[in-house]
Amino acid sequence: MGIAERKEREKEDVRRKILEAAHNLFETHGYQNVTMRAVADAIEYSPTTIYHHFENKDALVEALCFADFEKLTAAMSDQPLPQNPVDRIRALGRAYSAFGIANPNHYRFMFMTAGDWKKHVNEADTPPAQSYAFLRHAVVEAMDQGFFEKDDVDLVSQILWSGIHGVVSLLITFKPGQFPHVPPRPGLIEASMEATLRGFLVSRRER
Amino acid sequence: MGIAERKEREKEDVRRKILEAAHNLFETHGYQNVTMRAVADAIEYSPTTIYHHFENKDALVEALCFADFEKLTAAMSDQPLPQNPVDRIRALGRAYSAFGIANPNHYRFMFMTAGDWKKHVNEADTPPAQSYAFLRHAVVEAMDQGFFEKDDVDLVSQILWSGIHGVVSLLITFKPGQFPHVPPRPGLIEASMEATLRGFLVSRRER
DNA sequence: GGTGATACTTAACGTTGTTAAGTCACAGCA
DNA sequence: TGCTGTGACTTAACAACGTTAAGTATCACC
Repeated sequence: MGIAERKEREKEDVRRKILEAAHNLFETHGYQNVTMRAVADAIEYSPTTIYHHFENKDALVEALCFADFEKLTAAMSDQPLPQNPVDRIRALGRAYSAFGIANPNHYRFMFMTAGDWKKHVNEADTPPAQSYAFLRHAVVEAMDQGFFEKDDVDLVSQILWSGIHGVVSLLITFKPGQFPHVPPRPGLIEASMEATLRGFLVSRRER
Repeated sequence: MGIAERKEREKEDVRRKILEAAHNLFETHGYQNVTMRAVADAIEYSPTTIYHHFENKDALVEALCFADFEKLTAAMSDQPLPQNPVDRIRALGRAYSAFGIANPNHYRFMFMTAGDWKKHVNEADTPPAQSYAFLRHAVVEAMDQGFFEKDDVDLVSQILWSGIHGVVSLLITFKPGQFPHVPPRPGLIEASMEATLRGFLVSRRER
């Protein structure tokens, strides 16, 4: 039964080609400015072919983003993260923001665009829920080990997430010369993270 | 010369009608889902008429957002704001987030969409620069009066802004049931603001 | 050599933002 | 009063978009 497998492989190959071409095009031109025809041209297939592999444009971008997000969660869990939960939150934040800055158009679709596909985002095994779980786990430990004051775990996690998301999304939206009044200050990401963390740390007597 | 003025007034009237219809349509259906033809239908003119008043769709939405943003800055400066700079930052944050939650589609266009029109955003008299100036001024006072540690004023202002923006944009993007793992916690906006403020307050010995 | 499935293409549909060309009312001048 | 020009508005079209119905070609299998 090697034939069916070869066909399967060939089909998967086209699918991969589509994702690859779409990845490059979306990343350089942005989701809105890339047409299905352009993706089709890039892989030298007809536009209709894409619809045999993906339901529609949104489904294509969703697959693309989920694939890229899996890269992030993989990079997060592969490398040995700091044992200290607060340092781990820092490391997670840095990985998260680096991903956003490096893939602004994918980040925009994942976290800055309302979409029906987000309905499934809170199911435990989706990439976004997974990376949230990383953060949440670190927060739990930070509280258990006395670094953070005991509080609503999800509230604190959401505040930390929204803090870093705020910086990343502003940097993506406003190019350096377009910030109101003053360009983004160097070190904004780190400083924002530190400020938010300071607000939660229980050991405020030092310094 | 009353005739020319009447004509001027009539033209301004149509312009206002367009803005009004567009405001309602954009707000309920979102920027992407409202067509120029729909706006034209709503005011019972041909689509082409809109192009005699606005260069294109983006220019229309921009005018719309600037108008709404002026409402925000007006509401900010009209009401007597707290003298205490930290309380004033709280009040500004509340007004800002209330605006975003009440006008998600305009907020999205202003702060979550990259656009060439943002080139002019850092000129001093544009609405976004004005409202940033409000915040910045409060930060300056908070430092002068010893509430905040002395630091880079714009860095601190940008952190405060991005903090509240992070929460607002997440709430706009993810509907309550679509948050990863857990819906947004009640009081998230207030708690986020307080956490960030705590990170800057110099009087950390209390509590 | 015929048959059926499967991957892909051609050609079109309806919508979109936008614009060139034309119409029509009416103020201003003779 | 009748002509004329200006400017607001419309008609009709353009190219490009996402998407799909119908058709073609390839090839494993009987």
